[in-house]
Amino acid sequence: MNTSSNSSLLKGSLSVMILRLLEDREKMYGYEITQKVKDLTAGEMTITEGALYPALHKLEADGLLTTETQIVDGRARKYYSLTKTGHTEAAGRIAELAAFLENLNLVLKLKPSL
Amino acid sequence: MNTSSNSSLLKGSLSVMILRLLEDREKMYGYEITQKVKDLTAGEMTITEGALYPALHKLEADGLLTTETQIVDGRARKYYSLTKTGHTEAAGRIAELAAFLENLNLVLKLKPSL
DNA sequence: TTATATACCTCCAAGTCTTAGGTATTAAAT
DNA sequence: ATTTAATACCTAAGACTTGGAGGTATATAA
Repeated sequence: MNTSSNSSLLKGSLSVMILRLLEDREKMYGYEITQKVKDLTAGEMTITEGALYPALHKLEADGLLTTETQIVDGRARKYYSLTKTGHTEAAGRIAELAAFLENLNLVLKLKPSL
Repeated sequence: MNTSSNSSLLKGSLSVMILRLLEDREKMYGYEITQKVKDLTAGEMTITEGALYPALHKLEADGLLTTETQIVDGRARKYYSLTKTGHTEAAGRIAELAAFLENLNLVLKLKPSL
């Protein structure tokens, strides 16, 4: 993903974002996730498909997500939802990321005098 | 680096943290950086040496840092400081990270109804 | 008829990190 | 006297994530 125009910044946050979105929506397909992130960030963050699909497949392989394919308007959609384990893991990983971000801010917000 | 006990979360933030610390301190050595981060985060974030030194060397190779070795108490210390380019780049990368973090929060803070 | 949006996928290269190892000095503890 | 902990630097191998490029296919709009 990127911010405004450029490069990848934080590797490791994508899977947490996916889990977070699925906590609220309980059923989403890949393309929908890319659009949702774009919407939420006013187009500033883009989830590339080359990152998204491998991430989804890994989460599924790890037992955090299950899939269900539907045909809508002649196109196949693969819906992902959190498993029981997925719900538990999601909460843990989100908390972990939140804690990390707080610590990151402690380092970044540091002023000249401190 | 880690939060509390575990794994790496955000790859890519280390070099920005280094640049940020050097904006304020204008001269730091590797070991000092690990300790500073530990202090600032109450021991919750640990910069591993296997990540730190390659990161410092890359920043130096990219022309953002210069080095100066001193012997203190019989031990060699390699001090790093921002170059002119380093100062400019630091500001840019910090702003970029800040923007990314804001967007990340837009995704993560999302409530069930939104 | 062509381009755009929707919708999935894989592979490769690049980059970052963890783990584990190495060297060496000084100070504290046993 | 000797071992451990703290200080201080370093590298190499492997895992993992990501971006970019490419591929397939349908529906709709231009």
